Amino acid sequence: MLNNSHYIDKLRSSGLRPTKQRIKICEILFNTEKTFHFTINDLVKKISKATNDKISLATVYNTVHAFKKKGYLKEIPINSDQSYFDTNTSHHHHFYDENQKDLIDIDDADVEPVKINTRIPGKKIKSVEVLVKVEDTE
Amino acid sequence: MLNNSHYIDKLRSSGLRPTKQRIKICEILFNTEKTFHFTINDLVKKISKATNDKISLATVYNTVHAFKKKGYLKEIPINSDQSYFDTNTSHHHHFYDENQKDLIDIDDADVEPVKINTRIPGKKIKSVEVLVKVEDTE
DNA sequence: TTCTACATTATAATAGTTCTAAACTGTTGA
DNA sequence: TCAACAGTTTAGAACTATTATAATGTAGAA
Repeated sequence: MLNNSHYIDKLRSSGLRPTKQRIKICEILFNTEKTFHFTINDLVKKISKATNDKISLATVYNTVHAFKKKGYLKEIPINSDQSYFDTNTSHHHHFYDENQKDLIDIDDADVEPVKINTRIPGKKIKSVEVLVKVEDTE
Repeated sequence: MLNNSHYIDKLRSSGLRPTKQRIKICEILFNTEKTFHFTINDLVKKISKATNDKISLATVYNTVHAFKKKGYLKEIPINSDQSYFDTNTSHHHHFYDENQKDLIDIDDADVEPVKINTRIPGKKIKSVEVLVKVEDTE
């Protein structure tokens, strides 16, 4: 389990104890070639497919929040009844398909850098996120 | 009540019956010089300050959704436990102050038009929304 | 005025998320 | 190695925003 030891190091180095629940969630989130978007509910389903040892819902929430805080996940701002997370933490934006209720990455090369020519005194910009809502052409 | 007759026309012309609840909510949302952001909870508080006849929570939700559908309000995509609405329906973007949990309009003149150089086949762009998260400079 | 479709209402129901407090476990240091 | 402790997990309750329900009310048309 080379991958696991990698996750153990990753967790430990960021001050998170490498518990078996967190390692399992790392495997599910970060073992794939492609990054992806998910809701807590999606993740719970993936976990129950991937393992027989169930992980409690509270732990899934705790872990996702911990990973987000450490920068291993990003939350995508979108009006929805549930939160969407992204395993792609590099800078990029999203399409949101309102018919399919589907989020799609926009390659950062396809978006001209967004220039904001104003600032709020005493504040610094933390992130600039673009959400492009699309719908079916009729 | 010149203003009220204006709202009555507005509602009627968009196919919404001008009920006293809707007219009251129009007064609260659209009688001000400046546009503003609000949550349902904010609006409920404003209503109870402005009138003695209480409006039921369900009606507040129904009305806000109806107004949004008619284009009198915009919903702001942001990760929050509640939905934020904007009485400014013109094209513009937002700062979100993560310390103060406060939304601030960005004058559209201060944002270079966002160019998206890719499309999804069969879909057309409905909106492009930029959310600039800011935090205190330390 | 009367009728009908649309609105409002109180309340229940739902769903996502957070809280709680007890049990468990990784890590540290003797 | 092992005790002790702090961090973690857990089941389930609690919480909160929102939506559904079904009865009552009301605007507008005939």
